[in-house]
Amino acid sequence: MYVEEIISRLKELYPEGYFHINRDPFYLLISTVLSQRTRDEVTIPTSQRLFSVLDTPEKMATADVDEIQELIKDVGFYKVKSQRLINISRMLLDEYDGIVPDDINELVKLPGVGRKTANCVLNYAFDRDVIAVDTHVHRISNRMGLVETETPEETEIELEKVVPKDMWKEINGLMVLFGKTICKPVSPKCDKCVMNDICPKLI
DNA sequence: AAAACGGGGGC
DNA sequence: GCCCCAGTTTT
Repeated sequence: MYVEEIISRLKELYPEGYFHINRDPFYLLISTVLSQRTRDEVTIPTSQRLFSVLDTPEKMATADVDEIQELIKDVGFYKVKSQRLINISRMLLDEYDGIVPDDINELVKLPGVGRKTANCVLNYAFDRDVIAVDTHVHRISNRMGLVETETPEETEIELEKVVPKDMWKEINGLMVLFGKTICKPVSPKCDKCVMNDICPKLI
């Protein structure tokens, strides 16, 4: 089947999958918020710097906005994100006993947490069968003809119909790696792509 | 549906 | 100097 062939080739290409420094739910939640619209060459060192000082909801909830701003000033939207990190931590303490919830409907109530971020936390921290759809997953799924959709939300729904459930949690990491290096938004490296005998863009 | 938020890195 | 980046919120 087409989708299984694509995933099989991606796994061969990236046998180690997507690298995560730390799968602790709180770390993953915060670092994923920091990663929004920001390259991970920037967010990984920034997340580590932040957590070297503030590594729990208790510490982050009572920190000064100015201190957090200074710690994360390299990532995009750092001012609004600084306040959101405090508000996320306060909400975790007030409503979830300081524990990151294992539930999409609760996660998206946190400020600055949308469906993509919530699904990444479920995917990587809780090992849940979800498909976290970012721009890479959205673009590649459409390019390769797995879906025909306009929005990431639509893509998530349609992918769930096409992809076997035991492959859901592999999709995100594999397509992000593929999308950053080969199947790029502009100037994709089709001449060096292992998909170029099955990709509808080239047939 | 579209605009706004935003510093850093690649070219 | 210009364009894009592991999105979310607001208008």
